[in-house]
Amino acid sequence: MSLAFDRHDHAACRRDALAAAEAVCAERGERLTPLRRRTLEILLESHVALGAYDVLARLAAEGFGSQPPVAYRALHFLVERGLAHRVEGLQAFVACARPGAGPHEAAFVVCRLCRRVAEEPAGAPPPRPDGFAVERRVVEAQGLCAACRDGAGEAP
Amino acid sequence: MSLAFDRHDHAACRRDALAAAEAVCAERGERLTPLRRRTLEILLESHVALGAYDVLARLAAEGFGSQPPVAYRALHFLVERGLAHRVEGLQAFVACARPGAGPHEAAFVVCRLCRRVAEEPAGAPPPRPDGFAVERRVVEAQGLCAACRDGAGEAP
DNA sequence: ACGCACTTGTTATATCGTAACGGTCACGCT
DNA sequence: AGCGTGACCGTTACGATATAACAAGTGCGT
Ligand SMILES: [Zn+2]
Ligand SMILES: [Zn+2]
Ligand SMILES: [Zn+2]
Ligand SMILES: [Zn+2]
Repeated sequence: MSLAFDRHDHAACRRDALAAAEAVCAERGERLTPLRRRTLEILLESHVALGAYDVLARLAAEGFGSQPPVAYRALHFLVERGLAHRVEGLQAFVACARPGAGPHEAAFVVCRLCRRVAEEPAGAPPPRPDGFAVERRVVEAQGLCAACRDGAGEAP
Repeated sequence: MSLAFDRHDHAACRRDALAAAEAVCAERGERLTPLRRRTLEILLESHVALGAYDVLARLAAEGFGSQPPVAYRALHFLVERGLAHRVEGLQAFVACARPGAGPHEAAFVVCRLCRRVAEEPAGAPPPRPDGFAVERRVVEAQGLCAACRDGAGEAP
């Protein structure tokens, strides 16, 4: 079952993710400030990946700063703590769908049309190093979700 | 053995890749024009990933056009035919290290310092939700190569 | 010669991301 | 109270990556 493309209790997604965020920050003595919390809430509205400038526009409309670093800083904060992920293939950000795991890697299934992103537990450890120190993995499958193949670009 | 990080006969890399490019184009009735060929040769100078603007600067210095579409079009041509790959994690391009395979997917091991890229055969297909039509996979491992861990940023 | 597909070039603009600096506020210390 | 200090947030300014739209040249079959 992949949250992004199946019916599910999304209110629970939001609730759990926010609770996990509070927990992660508390545990590490860091602050989930209003800006950071609101940024996470915006990402959590759906499983659709948002560009940094989309997030920024939302933040600015709510009285936060209107310049790029405002959004990027909050997004980086979330990404570093595993509360959100950057989807390289879209140059966009999604809320983490498996909160409470601490910083972690994951594989993503990404619809290039509706930009919904399903997060799967990171697959098999990809390529073999050889004296190579792997720091980060990017595993993404891009394509069309069932809804976008049928109805051509459903609302997420 | 991964070409990018081990000693090897790189002249053979270049030679084979160019021969493969000729073959692929001939077979498909397409033209490996001077611009496209030179673009491939530039990528083939090493296993280092180059940004589109790096390639563009090289092309411009040799009398080709100096505007971004010149480089992007040639790069897209090569990527679509599997003669080069885009490394998402770097937003950059490398020549394909396994020419003669036709268009294909691959996994990459990428040094974030020297930007060398080793191409491995694509790993196991990642999991996907029901009804999802995968069109493209991105599998990359980023980190530091042996040389960059020791000597801090060797020349590629 | 003519039409046509393709290639290359241009201008202009969109999109994504960061460096650098200043202001504010909370907190701990003297 | 007065004073660092550090985290956070805001700004300006810029850099890097990518595409849209259009014009002009090339090669080729008819
Ligand atoms: Zn959900
Ligand atoms: Zn979709
Ligand atoms: Zn080589
Ligand atoms: Zn390296």
